[in-house]
Amino acid sequence: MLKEEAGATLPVDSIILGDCVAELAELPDRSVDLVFADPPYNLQLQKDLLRPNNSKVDGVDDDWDKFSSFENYDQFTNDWLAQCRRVLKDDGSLWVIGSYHNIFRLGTQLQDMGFWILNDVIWRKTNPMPNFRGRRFTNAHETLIWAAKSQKSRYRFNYEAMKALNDDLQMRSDWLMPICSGPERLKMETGKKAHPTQKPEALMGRVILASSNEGDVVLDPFSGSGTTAAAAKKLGRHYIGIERDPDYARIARKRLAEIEPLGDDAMKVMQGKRQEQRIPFGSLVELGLISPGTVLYDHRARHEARVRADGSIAVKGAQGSIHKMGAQVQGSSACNGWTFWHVEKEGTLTPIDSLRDVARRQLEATS
Amino acid sequence: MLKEEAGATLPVDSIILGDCVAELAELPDRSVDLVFADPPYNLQLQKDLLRPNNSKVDGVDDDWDKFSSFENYDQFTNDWLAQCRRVLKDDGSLWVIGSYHNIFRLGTQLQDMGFWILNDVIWRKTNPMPNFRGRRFTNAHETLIWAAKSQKSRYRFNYEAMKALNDDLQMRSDWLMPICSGPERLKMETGKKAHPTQKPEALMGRVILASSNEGDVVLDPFSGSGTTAAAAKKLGRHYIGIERDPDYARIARKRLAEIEPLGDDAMKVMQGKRQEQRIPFGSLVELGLISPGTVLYDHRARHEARVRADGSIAVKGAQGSIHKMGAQVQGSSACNGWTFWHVEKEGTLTPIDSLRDVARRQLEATS
DNA sequence: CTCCATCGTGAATCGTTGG
DNA sequence: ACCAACGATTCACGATGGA
Repeated sequence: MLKEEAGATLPVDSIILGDCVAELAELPDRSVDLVFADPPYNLQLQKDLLRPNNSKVDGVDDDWDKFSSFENYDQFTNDWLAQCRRVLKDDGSLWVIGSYHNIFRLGTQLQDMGFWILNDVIWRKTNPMPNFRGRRFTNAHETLIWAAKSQKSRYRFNYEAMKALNDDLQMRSDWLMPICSGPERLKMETGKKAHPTQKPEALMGRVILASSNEGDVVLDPFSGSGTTAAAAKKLGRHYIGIERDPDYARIARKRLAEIEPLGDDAMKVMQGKRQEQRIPFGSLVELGLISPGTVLYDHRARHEARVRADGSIAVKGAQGSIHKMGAQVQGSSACNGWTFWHVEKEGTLTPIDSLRDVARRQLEATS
Repeated sequence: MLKEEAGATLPVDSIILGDCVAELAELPDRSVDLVFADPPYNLQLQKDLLRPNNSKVDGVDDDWDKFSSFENYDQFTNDWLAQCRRVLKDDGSLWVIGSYHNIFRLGTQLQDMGFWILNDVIWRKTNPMPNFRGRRFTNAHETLIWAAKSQKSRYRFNYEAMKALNDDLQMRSDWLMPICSGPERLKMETGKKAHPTQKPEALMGRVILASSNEGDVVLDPFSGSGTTAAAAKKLGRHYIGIERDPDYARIARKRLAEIEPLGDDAMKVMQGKRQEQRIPFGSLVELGLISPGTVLYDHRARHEARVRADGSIAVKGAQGSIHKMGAQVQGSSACNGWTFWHVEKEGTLTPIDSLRDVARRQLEATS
């Protein structure tokens, strides 16, 4: 489909096969309402990573993610961002997604090019890959940056729609969503994943619903498996995807052919997860509800444990969680530490579970 | 207090009044274990960017003021980061915290200076300020970057302590914590808040607990109300704070004088196997905990091995270490023989790893 | 059919020590 | 410097298959 825009034609509702910088150059100035870009992350993986069971992690080792230096990556970023900026309408806005490997470089370049950052948004994964070697924190999120073309831009933000998606509370900058897996994950005939980094449609869906209107043109310069285009089509937006790899482009086109526009109601079935309310014992310590050094007792004060700064407890030289140590002193295999252990308050013993309610109220986040 | 470090003295456990770059220059090379920095967002920059801008809306070419402001901020960042890098021990690590206004510039500079990013960590606020005008998402988080001095650095990470804080699950990169308010928030005599951006002590507490050991030196070049120093003192670390504003420095010193370090037992955290004394398998045989000739099994008794007098084991004619043979029978390249091989005890299979604890205690008692 | 145990897998910058 | 050996380490889901 071709759409008339400021005298030039726009190849909307198509996946263009080609290098994004070259293909972007063919598009007219100020013709696109929204850009979503998921560029290569420049992961710089050093060697194979084994799981504890010695199986190999199928990491991203594709050629398209190889850059020889930060300088090289910055040049690449500058090239495609400059083109995106040119084709973006003055009141349009742009999203990029990345991890700590590349997101700081993307953000810096956006600012240097005159983009006006509106929010950084955190995609919190419900089911990230663990850190197998126990050397860092679980890398459980990715970062999106939402930016207007300039400070004076009258960008679109569908505040009420976002609020409605969040039980009538303002949508926050942290979004909780599962990674793309199960039936949504596109597979080859062999059963292998079709694309190494396919994003969940719910993520793009929220982005598109938040920052564009029906009939707008959404551009994705790194289209990949076509998730942005798919979400756009479902939500009644026009899409332009650019993809260098013929296989990915073919997969995306096939995917798009099977999609019916659904309207904004589609979001209701794509929704993110409701905030979970797990309260670890460590939070009670950090919140100051229990000080390190406090003595815990079982309900008849036959056993004693001492709370430590990391939320572990110590019993006669042994150490562990409230659950493990509760089980150990009883000689049983499992124990609910929340009901087993008590603190002394005004002469009586109270289960630490009662403090958890206090913690829950203090930690009530509205995402 | 002065601490001798590589021939120069380190003014530990004090808040230094002065400009951070100048004062950092006085500290010796490679003398600090951990840096935590909460740099200003640069109000100058904010002011410039908010100034009405009469350049054309579609300026791919940047407004000069804007560019020079970012440049100024980058120069400032470079100055203090370079000093921090110099005083940081080779195996130390550094944290910075910021928002989307400055965090991308901080991250880019860290990478350009050779720091090796370990994680970006999201502080999710339970009680953020709402977006009053409904033009953006509620800015509900801040970003921390944790970086080692170099890729080769053997940085500290108290994995087990972090796991303990999170109810025996790996600590993730998203941390949920309230902002600093209530009694923790320092007030002036007038009741006004003493510092505009006082961070919660729980946040610094987790940072310090995660990436330093007792007795380490923690440096905060933008000390402010002294939260980093307070958390460090409480957790038995030495602190050095640098603060330019005499009022803030005074408040921080007063605050620190009232803080008592936690007791020795309360300060202890979970120790992992990595910290424990190494016991070769041969010691178990020598100590008589396993007799030569004992049969070892994998956990489902699919493989058998026989222990030999020299601490090697034999499987079907082949022989070698518990690790080598474990790998061999599984057809994998590596194996932890301690958890792979089991002995039969009262009808059940127990990992030989449990015997290692016994050996460790026996060897400790006799040494 | 259900239920349960097992297995596979996801954008990952994922060792240390002694010879 | 390099190399070999030691040995530490995983969470949430979906798919699969046997009982």
